[in-house]
Amino acid sequence: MAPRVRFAPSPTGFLHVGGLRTCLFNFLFARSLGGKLILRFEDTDQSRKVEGAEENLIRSLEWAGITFDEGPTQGGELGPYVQSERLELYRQHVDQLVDAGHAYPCFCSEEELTEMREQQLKRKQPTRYDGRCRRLQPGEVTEKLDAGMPYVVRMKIIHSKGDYYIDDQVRGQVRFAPSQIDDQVILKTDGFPTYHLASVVDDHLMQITDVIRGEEWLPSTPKHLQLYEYFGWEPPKFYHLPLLLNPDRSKLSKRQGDVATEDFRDKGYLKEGLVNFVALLGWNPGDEREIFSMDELVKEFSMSRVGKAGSVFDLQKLGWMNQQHIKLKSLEELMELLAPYLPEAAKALPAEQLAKMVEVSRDSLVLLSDIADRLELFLNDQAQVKDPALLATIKTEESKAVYRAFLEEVASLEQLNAENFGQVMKAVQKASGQKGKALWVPMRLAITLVEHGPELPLVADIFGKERCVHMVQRALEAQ
RNA sequence: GUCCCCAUCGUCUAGUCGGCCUAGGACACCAGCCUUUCACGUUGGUAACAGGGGUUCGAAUCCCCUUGGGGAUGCCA
Repeated sequence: MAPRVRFAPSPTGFLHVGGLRTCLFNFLFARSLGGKLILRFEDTDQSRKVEGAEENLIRSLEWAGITFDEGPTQGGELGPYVQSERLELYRQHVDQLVDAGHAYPCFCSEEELTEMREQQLKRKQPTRYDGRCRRLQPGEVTEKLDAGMPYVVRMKIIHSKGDYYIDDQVRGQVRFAPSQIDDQVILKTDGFPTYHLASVVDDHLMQITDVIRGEEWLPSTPKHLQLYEYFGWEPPKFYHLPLLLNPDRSKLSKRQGDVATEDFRDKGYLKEGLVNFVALLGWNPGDEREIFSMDELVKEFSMSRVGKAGSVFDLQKLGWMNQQHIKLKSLEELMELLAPYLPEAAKALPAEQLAKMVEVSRDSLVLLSDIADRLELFLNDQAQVKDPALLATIKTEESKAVYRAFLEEVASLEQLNAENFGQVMKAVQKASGQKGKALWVPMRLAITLVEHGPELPLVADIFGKERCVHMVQRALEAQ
């Protein structure tokens, strides 16, 4: 049977790159096996709802190249795909559990629960609900209910049947003692379900076969399994993915840098770079290849090659990977991608001229946004060399000899281009007596005003004779 | 506090039935080469099986303990 998997974020803001990775694994799993990927919004927490978050999530996912078969925008047979639109469904299932004696109303106040937790901590006991409302007499319950007392519904954890086992597809068998598992709240005072109930009900109703999610869910999986059992449903397979980590190895979070997919996009990362990078966090193809397109990932991906240890999100390597993907782009594609990052002065240039500048600069781009810096030397001929050391280099007698020789040599030339620049430099070497660094560095500084840049002949070609002469003249006159 | 997960170079990782591992690749770093220049490219180098016990002819690989890190412990997801 073709698998059905889902990505179920809560719309509380942006798409976290950890979420992107989880979603990507679901996507690759589904696509590689000819299955379906479903998008579902888990908006059961009213207080955390953020305006526009759903649209934002969808936009980021779309940007990354992840497509869904069913979801809020594409619809599907088993919708609605937004949990706040499924309240009645959850209510029914909670009632069913209560009627069967698998769940019970709990009237404990927040203060009561806090007090209980503190006591348990003090006694070095596990902090979990002690089940006081579980022991309420039926009469007491109806009395409180009739009095309109606010309540939640908790599921029962079974303590008499031994340990709970889960068969995690990436970690193997994991065991939990019932004494450690809480009688989890499944329906809140406001009538909304909690994640635990809603995700189990939806996963079943939406016929999810494989649940691929972050490792933070591992400890609550026994509760989910118990719910499946209470309902008499067959549970899906569970895969708990290792976490993405900050450089200090804590769970990847804001505070220590960007974590929003859109931030990476805005900063000039290619979707191909980001996707390739997160795909390799916790998964590898088994050989030494590292650069993959989305199609290649689909072809190569396998859950059996997913690891168990968390991975640090290393910006340095992400940058390198992004650079590799930039290199893979054709000049036409790159020009289009670069458009948002172009300075005004560049946009004003003839397209052909601009394309030439990009062509000679592109290999050093780590981020698309680096283009502004790389183009600087072409756009700003009024700039001044500020670094004292570089300025000193320009002013030496040796450099001036180079400049004089260059001007003399070029004077008789019709034009200066990439082809004849080498000959000119050879002649300049002879006339000035300078060679190697002593020859090229002063020339580079004079013409581009900076010490790093594309090959000088290529720059000179783009500038043309007139501008080169002008710049060298300026350097010669520098005080 | 309690429970669970994890543990190979600084980082991402290969190592999937223990021998082919004097532990391989990549990023980063360093050096050489290339280009009469920086960069690009290229070649090479530094660098790891957390520690201790077992099991075995043989362990990075299996078991136990210790240590370290992380996660969960919410009427958040």
